[in-house]
Amino acid sequence: MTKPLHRDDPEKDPLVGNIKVTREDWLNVALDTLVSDGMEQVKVLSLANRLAVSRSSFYWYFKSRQELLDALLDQWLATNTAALVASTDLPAQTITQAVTNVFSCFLNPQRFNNPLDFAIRDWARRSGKVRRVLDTSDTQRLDALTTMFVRFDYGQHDATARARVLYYMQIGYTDAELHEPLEQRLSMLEHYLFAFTGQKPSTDEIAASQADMHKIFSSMG
Amino acid sequence: MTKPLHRDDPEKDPLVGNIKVTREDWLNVALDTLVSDGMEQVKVLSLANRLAVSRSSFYWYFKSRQELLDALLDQWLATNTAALVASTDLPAQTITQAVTNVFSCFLNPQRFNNPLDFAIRDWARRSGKVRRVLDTSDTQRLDALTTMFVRFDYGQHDATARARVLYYMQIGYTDAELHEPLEQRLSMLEHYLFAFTGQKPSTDEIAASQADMHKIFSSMG
DNA sequence: AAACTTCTAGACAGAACTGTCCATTTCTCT
DNA sequence: AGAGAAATGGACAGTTCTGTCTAGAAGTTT
Repeated sequence: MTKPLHRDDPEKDPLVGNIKVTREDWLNVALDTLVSDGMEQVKVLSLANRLAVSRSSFYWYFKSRQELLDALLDQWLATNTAALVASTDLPAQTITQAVTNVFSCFLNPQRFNNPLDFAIRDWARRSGKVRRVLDTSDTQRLDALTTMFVRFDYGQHDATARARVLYYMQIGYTDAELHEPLEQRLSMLEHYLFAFTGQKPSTDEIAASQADMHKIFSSMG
Repeated sequence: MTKPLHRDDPEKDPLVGNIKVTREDWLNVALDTLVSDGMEQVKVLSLANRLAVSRSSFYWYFKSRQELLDALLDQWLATNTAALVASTDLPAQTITQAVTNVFSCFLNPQRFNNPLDFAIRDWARRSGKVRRVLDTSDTQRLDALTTMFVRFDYGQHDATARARVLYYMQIGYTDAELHEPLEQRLSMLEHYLFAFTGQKPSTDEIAASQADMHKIFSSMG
């Protein structure tokens, strides 16, 4: 699991009384399980085991398993879409630079949580409610990308098509989990940029874009 | 479920003896469940209920649930990838026409089963074995698409980039389940083709491409 | 220190699932 | 007709999950 449990986090107030975990701890472990194993594997028993806490204590914090799942959906709703939309609005001189900004967002796990996005997509295939929430988000994201292309003087239809190609390509790429080395991926960048924008990127732009990607990856380790 | 049970299918020999269902029936219902509800929902009990047959009879045809799941994976392996690879090899005068051929394949449920592909992708996120099988298929598909672009004189890198944009875009598009009206989708075709090929399609090519799509949809209802 | 609040553990009931065993049905072969 | 083969059904054991109920532990308030 990524975040430390509350009881292990020196930043937070120490737990007093008979308290072993917090509601937030349950949520963190649940989110981690959702991402790695899918929504169906988010089980009260497994979470309790991972927290080394009795299963029945869960029901102090949540009415039911369903309430936990709803909370997870809310958490997703408040993060990924906002980050992506923000990235389409970042200052950029050229469309190539703007597209690079969006790339950076997708590549940076601290801004856009790709595995979580897929866990939600899986889930949406089995729940009408989640499907509707996801559809709304997809529409927001595509609208933001379309607006970005329009800002750089693409026609409405062309902008819509390019927004979709960019967005869906990103989903598909991540979905296929192609684990290619960074260097190889960077060497393809020029061609991706051309395919997305329809304009040959300048040498400067390619270099700047590659530097951007490099920065993200070196800051991760 | 799509296919009728053996006992309800007038095409097939009537079942003799004490037989109510065949191994194929179990597989069909399982595949249908896999597609609509995901691999975790493929349960012997549910399948038996849908077949209106005792659960224990399952174990006459399959050693275990795992054997059934393995069979489902094999079935997928023998269909989707083959159809897509074949579509990249269809005769075409121009790259636009070739890309249209690939589009047609993806759009035609009788050639490429999209929901099944996603069910497999979901599954691959939870099983290393399935992940490896899927990776092999993805590589085969991308190689075939790259070869197609190379055949139309794209450079190796450019061809690889365009193969990926086309393939991943298709995955992402289907994943997002954007249910737009056919007419609207066809009106975007021109822009998609341009984004994918980097070349403006001629009016004739657009018309031919649209006619192709129309044919597929009208043959479905 | 007694009462109260907040959280946790363990026991229980009930549901759903997998896999095994064996008796039974129905057709085929001799 | 009787033996054998090909499925099927029902009972059983074992596991894993959800959710409830209640007693108890560890602080806080009065």
